[in-house]
Amino acid sequence: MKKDLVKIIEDALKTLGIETPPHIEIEIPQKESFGDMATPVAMALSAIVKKPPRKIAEEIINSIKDKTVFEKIDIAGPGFINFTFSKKYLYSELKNLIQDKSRFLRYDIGKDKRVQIEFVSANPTGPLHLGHGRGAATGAALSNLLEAASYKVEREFYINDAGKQVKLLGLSVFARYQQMLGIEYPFPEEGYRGGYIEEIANAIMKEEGGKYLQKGFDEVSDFFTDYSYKMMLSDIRKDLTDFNIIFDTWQSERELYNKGDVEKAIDDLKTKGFIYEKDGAIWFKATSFGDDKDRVIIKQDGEYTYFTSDIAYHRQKVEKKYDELIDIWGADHHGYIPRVKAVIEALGYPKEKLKVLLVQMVTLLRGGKPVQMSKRAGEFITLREVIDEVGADTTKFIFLTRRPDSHLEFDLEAAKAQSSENPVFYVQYANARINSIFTHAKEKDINTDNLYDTNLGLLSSNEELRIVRKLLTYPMIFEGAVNAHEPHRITFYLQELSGMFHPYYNKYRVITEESEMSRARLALCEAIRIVLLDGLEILDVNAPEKM
RNA sequence: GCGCCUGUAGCUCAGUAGGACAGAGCAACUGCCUUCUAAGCAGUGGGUCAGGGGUUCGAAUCCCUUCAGGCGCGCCA
Repeated sequence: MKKDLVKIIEDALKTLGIETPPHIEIEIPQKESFGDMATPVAMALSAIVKKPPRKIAEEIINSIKDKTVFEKIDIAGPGFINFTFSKKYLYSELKNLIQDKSRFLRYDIGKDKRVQIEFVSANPTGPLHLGHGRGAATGAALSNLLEAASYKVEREFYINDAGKQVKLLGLSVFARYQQMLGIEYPFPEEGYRGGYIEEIANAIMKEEGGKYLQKGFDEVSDFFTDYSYKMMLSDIRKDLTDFNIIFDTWQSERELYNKGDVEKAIDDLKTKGFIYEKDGAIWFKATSFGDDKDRVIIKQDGEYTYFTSDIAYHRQKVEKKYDELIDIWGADHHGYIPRVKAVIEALGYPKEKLKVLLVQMVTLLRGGKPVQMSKRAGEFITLREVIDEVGADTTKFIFLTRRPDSHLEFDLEAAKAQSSENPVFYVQYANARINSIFTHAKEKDINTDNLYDTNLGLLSSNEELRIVRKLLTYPMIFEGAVNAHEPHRITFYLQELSGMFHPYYNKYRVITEESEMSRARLALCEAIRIVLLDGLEILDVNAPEKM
């Protein structure tokens, strides 16, 4: 629909001899009385052509050769051109939608470009919390969205299984283990204190018994560390699976060390001249690429920093020939962006190659009061607990009805209390009702095949035409969401579409004695279902047939 | 002190590359189930878009500034 219109306007401008602007803006007017689509292009051109906007608008309209797809074209306000499509055009577009949804629903925006999206990447030192859930929902939806727009998407989870934190996890488990055997082993100051530490210690006890009693941690640290983080990681995988989030690749940080990638990365930067020594440490010259400080990559004690393996990690990403790299991080890591981008530039790639999408913090509330969470004391609500309490679909939908950069207040009580009036159910319910209509149609022996081949012209009520128009704007919403990397636009659209279906359902009966009318309305329902299912699939939200 | 994000209806949030009288859901109040699922529908009220300047034909949207909240400024990860 939009493509057709853009073409028409371009042609008109060509006839007028006006140079076509790079982006012809088409918008869906807020008011339905302003027509189906509008363009402010005449106003934008006013300064260039040096004519009043309304005059230009008039000329554009006069230069449109074929006006049959329009019912009317108006000039409004300061110089908007408002287009109202003819019913005939709307019906033919609706028919296309039902007949060939795969072609109609979306544009080939990605053109098979390769994109890697890295998200969640939680340290395997504890269970996933709500913030990870938000990153997971956002990353999965963005991946699906881009994939639907014919990008080749790879979803990656980066496992921080090297370094101090996992070792500390191992030590925490070791300490609990010793304590369980009655030894007064000092618990590490910064250790992990959650209940899951005991669970791991228990698991070890069950499998290995007390054979590590009285051993020094140094002797058994590899065993405890590996056992602990692997168990954590498998919990994380399970949580993600239950949250319906799938990853294509799991990249291990250890592997980067073991394969020598970290050293290679350092050598590479050294050759390029961005490495130097100072105060007994080795530094990367991040300031040469806009970071405020140079960054240590090998400490005085000879250990690498977290950043060092991240250099290797991003080097590997950049060299894998993706057309686009997207990292989804919690907003608390925003200060980290300049140094990673500095690495990319230092390696000789444009820093635009990497896009970092920040997902803002989630505040967990219960009945309007903040839930105290202290990582230190091991008191925090996990993603699993939230899913168990309010459901995966509801949780995801709440995440996806917000912009990623808005701070999110997640109220457990509200999410639960609203469960019967929650927006996600509203959308799912629309789909369930449509399924129910189709079941009913079968009982009445109404043919539900080839619904595109019906007299769609019978869909002439205001409600029906509004729905048709809404359906036809879906590709535009989709395109906007893809380009902006904003899956939440789909969420809002689905709510609006459902908000048109339910009143319609209430006012009109689809299955009646008039079989031709019944089939026309079934066709409309089918179109709504197609779009709802498409949107829900992108959001990774289930669409139950019955509710 | 510096940097990033946010401030829109009582609450939670949208507002599409500045555009047409500011939107939705919840909550509140009033009605609607012998007819395809009432997790639904119909109706009512509710806003100096944090404050102040500026740019523009036009600003919730861009710039400056003040205030408020969150987050970050390690040889931690």
